[in-house]
Amino acid sequence: MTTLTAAGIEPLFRLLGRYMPLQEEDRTALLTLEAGPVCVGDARSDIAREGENPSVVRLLVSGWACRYKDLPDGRRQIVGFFLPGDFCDLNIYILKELDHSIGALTAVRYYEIQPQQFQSVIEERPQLLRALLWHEMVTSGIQREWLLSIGQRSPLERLAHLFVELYYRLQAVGLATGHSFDFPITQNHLAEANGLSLVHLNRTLQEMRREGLIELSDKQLRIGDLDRLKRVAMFNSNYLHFNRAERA
Amino acid sequence: MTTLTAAGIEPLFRLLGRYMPLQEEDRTALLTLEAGPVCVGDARSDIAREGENPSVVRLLVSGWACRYKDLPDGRRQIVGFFLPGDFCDLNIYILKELDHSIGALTAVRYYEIQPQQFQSVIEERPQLLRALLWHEMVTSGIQREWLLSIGQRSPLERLAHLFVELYYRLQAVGLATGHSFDFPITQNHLAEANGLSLVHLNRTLQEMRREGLIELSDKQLRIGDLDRLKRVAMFNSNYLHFNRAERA
DNA sequence: TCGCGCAGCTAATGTGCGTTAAGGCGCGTC
DNA sequence: GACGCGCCTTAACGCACATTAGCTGCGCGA
Repeated sequence: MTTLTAAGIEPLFRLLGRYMPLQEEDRTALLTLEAGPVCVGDARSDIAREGENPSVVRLLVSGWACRYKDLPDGRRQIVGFFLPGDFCDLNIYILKELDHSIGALTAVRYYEIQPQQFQSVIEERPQLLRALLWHEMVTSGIQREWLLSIGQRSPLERLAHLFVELYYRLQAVGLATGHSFDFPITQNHLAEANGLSLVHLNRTLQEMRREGLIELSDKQLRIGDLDRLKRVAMFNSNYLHFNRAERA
Repeated sequence: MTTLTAAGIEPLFRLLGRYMPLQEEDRTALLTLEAGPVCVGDARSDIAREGENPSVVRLLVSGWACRYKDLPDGRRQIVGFFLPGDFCDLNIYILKELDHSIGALTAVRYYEIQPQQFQSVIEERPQLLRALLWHEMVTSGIQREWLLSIGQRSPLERLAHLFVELYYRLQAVGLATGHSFDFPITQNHLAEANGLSLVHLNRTLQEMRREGLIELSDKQLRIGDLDRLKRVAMFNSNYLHFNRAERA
């Protein structure tokens, strides 16, 4: 067992810092968490399956993953994206069994941490417990916003909203500096996340391109006019609860 | 300020008991929570609005309420139902601002409890903190299941799924003993929860009646053949995490 | 008594979306 | 070099939905 590395927790530390002020001591406390060597996973591989009883908390270091649920006949819904810095399943701390699966969308690297490892860290730095709970609540809030999107927004509005959300989340962990950033997932993933058929998703993307709302090619997304995109999406960032250091 | 009443916390106590074994001491600890007099609200009134910073945790005693989100142009999505025994916003313990609204669907009665009231209770009975967190996680799991429903299930499957879910949840708090139970909300509410137009919701209900899946009239829902309804809905109860004392 | 709002229900119409099918490009592998 | 496969793209077709409209019945307040 080795402990985490400074580079490995950098996205996590940035993310938690968006929720509340953190001290240097918080960072060093996180660094004492013991984890095995970094795990790697291929795109399209499962990290965990519904029904399992995982004994480790996974911290995504690089690559994108998702939570998804599927039906017996094969229909599949992505219910959330994991970006670098996200814990994949903090809730195994409380619940006993996974009610959803976790899949890698790209090649991924992640740490596996034993739950009891958190014990001493959060006793020493109670702010960290608060930040982690905050993150869980935000995740829940994102799910609510997705319900609003899938239930009420049109496909174009829905996609626009998702792009803005991912832009803010990537920005929070330092993976989107300008208005152009890595966007490594496929149209199929976007379709599964938005409850659309692949064909219609593609149609909608074309329309967004025609309208000049986005450029998307070679796994790069470019948002020309963020304000316009937000207006189209009826985007209100309150649900992300980035209360501190709000940036445009 | 008076404390809660035994009758008032009965649904809550039953609910938490579905998650983990509770002692009589847990019940008495809950009874020491101070709350104002029972608040009452009319159907169609708002209990809290998005953007507010509520300073109280609300415990629903009777009636149904919902979480909802709306768009600037008036479109509205119900993202969850509150039944008696549910805390409406435990997460204000962590987050500062509501990212959704809470509305009464029927006449309701609820307690308002100051967050700091919980402090001594959970210090005395740590199991209760665990049970409350469990409940929050289950709520999040229900949202994921709704995403799967709205994204992938057909309107009929979706409605069937919702009916089964509500049946189990009502049963957990002692409000559904047989296969027939109070179902006080309107078709409009069902439409808003399922991302359907009112007209199409009505069509789908008619179809379910024709198929003999349910009977619904005079605010009473009757499920003739639960197993068949579950099969139609592709219902898997794992996401409710009622791990203890599973009943058919 | 009359109106008025709310809830349930149904019919007519059109379109937004899923489905099916097929072609292209780039990549890795035998 | 030929093949297969993942991914993106477009076209044709039809249906499952939303939209609009209008009916009934009931409870309630003026």
